[in-house]
Amino acid sequence: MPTTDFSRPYDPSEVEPRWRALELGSTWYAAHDGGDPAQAFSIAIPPPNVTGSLHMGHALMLTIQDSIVRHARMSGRNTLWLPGVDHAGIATQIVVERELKREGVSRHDLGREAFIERVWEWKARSGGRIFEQLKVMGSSVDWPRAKFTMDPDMSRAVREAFVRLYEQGLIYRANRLVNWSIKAQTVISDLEVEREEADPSKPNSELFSFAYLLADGSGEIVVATTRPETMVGDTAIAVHPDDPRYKHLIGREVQHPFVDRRIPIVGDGELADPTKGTGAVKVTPAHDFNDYECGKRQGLPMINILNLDGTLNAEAGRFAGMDRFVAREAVKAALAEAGLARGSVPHAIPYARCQRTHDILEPLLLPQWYVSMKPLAEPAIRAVEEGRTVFAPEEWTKTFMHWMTNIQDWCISRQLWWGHQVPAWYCKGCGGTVVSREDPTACTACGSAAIERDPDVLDTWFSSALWPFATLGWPDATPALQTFYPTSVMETGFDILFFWVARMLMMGLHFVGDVPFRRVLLHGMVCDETGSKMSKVKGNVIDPLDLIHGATLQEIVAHASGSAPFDEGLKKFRTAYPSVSAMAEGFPAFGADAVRFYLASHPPQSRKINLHLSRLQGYRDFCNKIWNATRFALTHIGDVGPRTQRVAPESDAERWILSRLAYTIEAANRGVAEFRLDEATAAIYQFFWYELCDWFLELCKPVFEGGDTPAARSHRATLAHCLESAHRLLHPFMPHLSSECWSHLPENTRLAADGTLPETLALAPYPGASDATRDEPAERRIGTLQAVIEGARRICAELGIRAAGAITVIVRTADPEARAVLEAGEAQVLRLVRAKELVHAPVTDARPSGAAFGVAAGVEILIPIAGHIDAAAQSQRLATDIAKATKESTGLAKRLGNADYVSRAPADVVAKDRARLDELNDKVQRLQAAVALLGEVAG
RNA sequence: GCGGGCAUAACUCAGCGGUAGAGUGCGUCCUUCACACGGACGAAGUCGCAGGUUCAAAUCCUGCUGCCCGCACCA
Repeated sequence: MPTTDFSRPYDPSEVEPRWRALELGSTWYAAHDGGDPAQAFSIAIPPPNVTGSLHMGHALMLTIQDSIVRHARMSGRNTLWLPGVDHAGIATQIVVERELKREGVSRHDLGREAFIERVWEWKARSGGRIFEQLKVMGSSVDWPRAKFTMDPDMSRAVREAFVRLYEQGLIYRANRLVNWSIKAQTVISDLEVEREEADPSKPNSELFSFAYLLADGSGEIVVATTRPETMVGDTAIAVHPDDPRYKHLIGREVQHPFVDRRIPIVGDGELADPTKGTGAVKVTPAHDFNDYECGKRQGLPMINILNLDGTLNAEAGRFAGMDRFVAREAVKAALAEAGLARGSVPHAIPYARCQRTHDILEPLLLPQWYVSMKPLAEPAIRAVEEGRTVFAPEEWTKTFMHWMTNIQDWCISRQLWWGHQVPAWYCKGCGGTVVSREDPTACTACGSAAIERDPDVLDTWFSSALWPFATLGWPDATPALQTFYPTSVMETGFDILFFWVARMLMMGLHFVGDVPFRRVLLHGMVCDETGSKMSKVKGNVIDPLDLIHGATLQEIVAHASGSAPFDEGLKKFRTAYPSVSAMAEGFPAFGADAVRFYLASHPPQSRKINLHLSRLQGYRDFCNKIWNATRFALTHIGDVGPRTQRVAPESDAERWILSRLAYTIEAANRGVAEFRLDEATAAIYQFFWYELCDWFLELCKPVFEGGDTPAARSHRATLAHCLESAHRLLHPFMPHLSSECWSHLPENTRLAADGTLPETLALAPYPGASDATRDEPAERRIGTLQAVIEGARRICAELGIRAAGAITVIVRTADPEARAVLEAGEAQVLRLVRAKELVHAPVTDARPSGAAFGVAAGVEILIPIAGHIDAAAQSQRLATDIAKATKESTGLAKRLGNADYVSRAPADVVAKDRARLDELNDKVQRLQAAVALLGEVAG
């Protein structure tokens, strides 16, 4: 058993690493293949990039998943949380190329094979970082099953999937216009295109107009463009067929000024918009998506003018060899020189950029591999319609459906070296294509040995789409696949709903014949305090490890804004986190548990989680509270008997706390089941702090001080049980702290129902209905006790009565139950009000003058303070109380006076109102009597 | 342009038919023997605006206003 000096305050940096080490040396989180699949529970982790390091988004995802997973495990499910990383094609290649650049070589100097070897080397060296960081969060994954998308078995699955889809005609190669990233030197899919917002008030470009001369010299036609350099690839000018300005020109030709080409004027109602520009538009089918469609409609030639490096090719004539942006200026100058320029105006356009490199994409005509999506989408749509996969929050269903029904074919080939190489070979002999599970040595069609493999690799998302089943051994029908597929839950950020979730769903249905997951939980994005997305540019990035371990201001700012100067970074940081004024010393070590509890406390429908450090601090305080309450309780519960021998609770206080526990258990289980971790954590927080600590512990104190009585023994057993249950409730959210505290509890309290001692809290049963029962009468009686204590405290606070331990509290009530409660709880009342004596007086007695007065739960509370009473203050607070009660009772009376209400509203609602009205009237009457008495004294 | 979401206390957010809740913050008090990363008490909200449905609306419906996010946006 771990030991510690149990010092205060709670120090997560001492406890958490110790538990991490214990977990890693254990087999606690090992799932077993086989058994009843209905008892299995599994989540496939969304694999982070090997290149990545932990960010707040990961922390959120790990928190949610681990909480759900630990809850399932404690609930007796055969639980698998399978970890892994993906190879992140572009990102990884960029990282390694950057490293090579520092050594003065390029990947082309190295050659493909050596480069790939180099990436593996890099992966062996730095690829494990993200796993280490996962461990810091307390993630209870099954480490021996960890997968990497480039592992041999995973690669085999990818190849199998590709070949099958090809054989089924669902993968094909086509020469189409694609998005080319010059910086990344690869094609990307349409989903990876990032569109800048075009703000007309902030032009980011210019609209340049120039004239084409009609070939017969009879005039000119003016077109406008934001990309003048593309005019060397123009193969038509389109006008609207109904446009009176140009109608007559359709069918005629213009002479290209720079290349030897005549181009036609065509009528195209889809492309040309008479209200835009001059109404005439140049058509460059090989370099613009709209023009491409027009080109296909009109049967225009498609002339590629670009090299892959962004320079213009031979088709560009005198502009050949120039970079696209250099050529743009050159073309403009040349047009001006030729007298064809017709002016320019500032213009705002939505640049299409590469999501990863952010360079402006070039539409380019290139042969690529595609997956035909429509046939795959249909079963997925049906699965969601039929509820075989359910989204949470459910609003995402609509978004999902909208995208799925308008789905486009997926371009899956990438011009990279790092990744799964396309298993296609082209025959130089017959021109055929061989797609094969095994590397072929000859063309299957003509037998020629002159075959060459397609150099491209597959989109990383293609392998990710196979993740939930490939990680379980597919294409083999392994025991793991049979036990854990379909997985129970897919939990990830809503931003990759299309990239990943939709594609997994389609592939799972297609290859395994069932959905890959039963439920999908989509979480939001962690933002800074002001709601801005975290980015180094904004200087508002917070490294979760800094929150967990603590960090100096220098470290925080360095992580927030990268390489920016400290002062500048600090300024940005303070802007992003305005409430953090006392940040001069940096972050304290909040600990992983506090970070987790904080992240879990947000409802899933929040699209943004604004990082509020003060709230995080509140949860660190909560950790400290748990620690100290446990420490204190342990001094009293050291010798409790086994839970199975626990006698029935002796007092209302015990029945009350057990009832509250029962309610909390219900709320916690419901919260997890419904993916409302915010409700589960709130219920546990409420129970532990306000009910267990503020009330029950305090109610216990006078009992414990009375020596080893039967009452004390009973209270000790109840306290032990509640505390032990509370740690079990807490465990999915705060694994380290709860495990540590639980390990210190007496063995007897930790025994499972069958009498055995669980090896650790993570393997103990999650609290359920058998752990505590609701007790409404006890709740009502303790409610009375609390109301009287609070009423007395309020009188003292408001009248400034400070005589600690010296006051007498007189209570008067005609209600026998209330009287019994107060008699039984006398010691508690005295302690919690800090009074020296509690006197029960008959309601029929004349009220003593010179006593502070209040009414709570139908009980009159009198605190005699003759000679010290501040008549003005007393009278004022009585007046306030009367006003408050009268206002409420007037409203109630009015409503009860409404015949429609009384006849139509449910009887219990009306009865409740009547009772409340009676209580209020009674209260007002008593308060008024007190005012009268005050008047007598004053007069 | 199409679709979706959000507007509740100073801040961050719950509640989604029975006359407002939490955390933080704020004010007053407390060196009470688990915890000042604590305790007690308190102040604080026309629940975006305007209509409608209902005995009853922050909660359901319609419209408006203001933010946010997808998709499509070409010269």
